[in-house]
Amino acid sequence: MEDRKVRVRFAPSPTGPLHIGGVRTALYNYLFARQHGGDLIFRIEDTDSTRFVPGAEEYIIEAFHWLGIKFDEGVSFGGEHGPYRQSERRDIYKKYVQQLLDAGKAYIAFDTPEELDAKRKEVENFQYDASTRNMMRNSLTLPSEEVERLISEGNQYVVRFKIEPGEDVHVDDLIRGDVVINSSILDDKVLFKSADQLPTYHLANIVDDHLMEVTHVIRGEEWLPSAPLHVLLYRAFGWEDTMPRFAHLPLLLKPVGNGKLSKRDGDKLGFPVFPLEWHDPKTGEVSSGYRERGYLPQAVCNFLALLGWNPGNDQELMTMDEMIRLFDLSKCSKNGAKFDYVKAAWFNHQYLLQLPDEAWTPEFDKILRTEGIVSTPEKEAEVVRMMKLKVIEYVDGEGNKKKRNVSFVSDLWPLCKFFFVAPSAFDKEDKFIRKNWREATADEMRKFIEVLKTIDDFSVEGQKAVIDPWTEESGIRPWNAWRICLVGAGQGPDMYELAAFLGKEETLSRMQYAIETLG
RNA sequence: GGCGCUUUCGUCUAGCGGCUAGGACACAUGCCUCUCACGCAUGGAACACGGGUUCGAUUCCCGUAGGCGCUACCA
Repeated sequence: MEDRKVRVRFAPSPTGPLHIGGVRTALYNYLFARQHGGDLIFRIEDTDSTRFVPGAEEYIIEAFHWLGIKFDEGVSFGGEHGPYRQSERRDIYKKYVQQLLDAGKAYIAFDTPEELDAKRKEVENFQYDASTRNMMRNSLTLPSEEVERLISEGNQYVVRFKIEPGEDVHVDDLIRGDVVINSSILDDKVLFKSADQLPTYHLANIVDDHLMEVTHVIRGEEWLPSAPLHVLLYRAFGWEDTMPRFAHLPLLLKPVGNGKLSKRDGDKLGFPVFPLEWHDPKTGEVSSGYRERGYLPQAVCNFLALLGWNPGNDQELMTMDEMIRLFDLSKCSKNGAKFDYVKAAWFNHQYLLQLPDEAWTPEFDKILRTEGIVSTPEKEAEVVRMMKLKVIEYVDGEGNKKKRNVSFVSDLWPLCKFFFVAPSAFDKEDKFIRKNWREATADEMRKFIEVLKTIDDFSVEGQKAVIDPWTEESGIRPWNAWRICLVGAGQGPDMYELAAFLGKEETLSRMQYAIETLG
């Protein structure tokens, strides 16, 4: 058992875009598999035919590709244990359901959903289990000829797991330790539906994990209550000796208020809850994605990894390789983590600053194109260089304007517009302009223009050689007013650099315009 | 309601019987400076509550309260 090769899986349902919590679960599985030199399997759990959403499967695959989470086998990746789409494994499940039926560990039930609903209304806290199954219409209460007849007449039925009551079932969880649940509180779970000839999650999950030789099940905490059921299922099949180890991860919670993270929270607070942008095929609704928002995949992985796990020291910035080396299920926290999207932005900021200039350029190029700016690669590279460490963004907070670091390349345009477009209007109420454009300023700028006109070499060095002595001599400190002329506000790079970028002609023309407009 | 999981600064967390309870995000202040930012420095800020166990509990046990999850012919 201990010498089995580590094999883990991520098995989403194709019911929509991949939730960010699912991404974290997949990431942990990936880190775990890599660390142990094992395999990561990608399985599609599409046993609920009514909830299938076209495009979801492709979306999920693309999302992992973007994130850099690689699978070793599974849907679209190949492998020896296929098929990896549960809807294509009907015959396999049927065989195992029959095995349980033959062993008397499961039974056939004919109660319709309507009958069950009625029962639930009639009896408070009704549960289909050892205490009630004798009152229901199933193969335990009906004569076998009657059962045969109902089936042959085409009546729909389900197969239920026959749970023996009164036993303490232990789940040895890698994160939570020994978890005990008494089998009496478990209901006789539906394992198979005749309507679509498909199993439910519980049965398919156990059969597939066994057949695919999965050694560790790392999944969300929402599965913890049904883990004892799964243990019982392994036992019923006689697979207890190769039963995977379980690890139930804490959930991702809303940033504010109570409850688990949902798509609504993202809409309300303005952050994505999906890795990629998603276009709902039914409603046409578009949900934003981390990729489109300007996040770097490494930043997303790094941030997500730390939501529920940490290496036990103060290190927060980690490459994927470092995370693979340091990851440890026993260091995962047990309680749910509120999703801190502000810190997510900080992570992205960190990765953005580390990024070489060339990597910024394609993104930046896109912005310029949408703004209709015609430029040259050299000029763009120059702007990226100047902007990289100097970007800020003013976003609307609740009520007041609030300053924030730029964390996304896509937010850059309002902050670097002046490189390409001359200021056309000046906000006289602006604090910076009020403070730095006084009565004497226009005259000073006129004098400054005369000085600039004498400069032939308009490079940074060339400007300094002339301007520095002049400021010394005249006592005029032109920079802030000059900034108003060229930028229109109190932001931007070093003035000499900016002037050099714009060139002598453009610099002088902007100054002329500002003097005329501001007076 | 029942069952299970969980509880350290506003948030993510370190801590695995004895610590001035550490870090990061956010916030505030200062420094740097031709602006904004970056960077650097400093600061405020937490062991849910009540019982035990112990020489000693943030740490172990039991309650209470709060939070979360499950309770489908969904996963």
